[in-house]
Amino acid sequence: MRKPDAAAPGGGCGGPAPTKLRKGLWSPEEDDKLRTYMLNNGQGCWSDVARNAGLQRCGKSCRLRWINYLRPDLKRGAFSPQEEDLVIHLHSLLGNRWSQIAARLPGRTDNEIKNFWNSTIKKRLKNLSSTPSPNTSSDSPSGDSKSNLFPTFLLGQDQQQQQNSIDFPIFAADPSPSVIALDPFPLLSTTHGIPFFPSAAPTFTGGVEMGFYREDDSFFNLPLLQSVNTTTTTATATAATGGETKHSNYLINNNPKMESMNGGVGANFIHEEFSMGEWELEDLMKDVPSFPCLNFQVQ
DNA sequence: AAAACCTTCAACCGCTCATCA
DNA sequence: GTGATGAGCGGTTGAAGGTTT
Repeated sequence: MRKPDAAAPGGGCGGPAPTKLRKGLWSPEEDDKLRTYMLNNGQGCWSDVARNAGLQRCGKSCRLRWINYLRPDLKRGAFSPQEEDLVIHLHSLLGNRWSQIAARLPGRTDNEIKNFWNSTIKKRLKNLSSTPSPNTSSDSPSGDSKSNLFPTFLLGQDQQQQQNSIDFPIFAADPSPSVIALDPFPLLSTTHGIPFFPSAAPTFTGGVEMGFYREDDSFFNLPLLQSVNTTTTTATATAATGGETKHSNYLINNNPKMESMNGGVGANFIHEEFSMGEWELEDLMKDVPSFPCLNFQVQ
């Protein structure tokens, strides 16, 4: 938070600043002006919004305030366990693409998710990686989702290996070396009665196919986010434009951005930092909004 | 009670990309 | 082709409030 700066010199938002522009925290009066203007006129050029609404703010600041705070469809308050799950899953898929993640979390902003990740989740990951055996019943006797989220979802490598004789190199986007995902949606599968069935097709070169059954019995395949043997890359699609090879759900070895990963794939893959490369994000994510139990309500 | 430390999160900054003249 | 401008994004900052010592 910044303290209100009523007479900050112009600038800081790029471009010329003909008049003094306020910086820092927004006052309730400013919020009122911006909200009223936006509701009456809708979004236009942000610098026009700032000017026409009578705000001594740069357009960039107005945009941020509207998107992160004043938008009527914003949810407020703590993240629900389902949202936490989804954030973690999406981050494993997308990395720090907060806007992409936010686009799939109704009522949440990229800034909010980013803050949530950097404060809450990162801390939890750090705790997990530094605690030898955190997944004890005494840690989370109540089944509170906030406390058991990672013990069920993300396990330290040692624990993971205890539970699985095979490697599970999936969702390994997070650079944290000791973190690996097992059940991407523990809450979906535990608190909502949706069984989670990793459909076992484990190979050391390709990992396993994972997913879960929706309530209508259709199986949702979680995108496979690890390097796979070229013999399994038939899912590769050739884009119409320029014959460029694009990737749907699978990586292929001829993706130069992934070659280094392929070299180290297998048992140690979970230590590799993941890059989305040039994937078709929409292909990758197309099923995400249809997750069950994500009928968020705007408060 | 007070100081020190920690956490949260609103807001800023700098950058990239798209559009337009 | 190029420069100006605006939108949007991710990283970072820093004040407020909470917690611990």
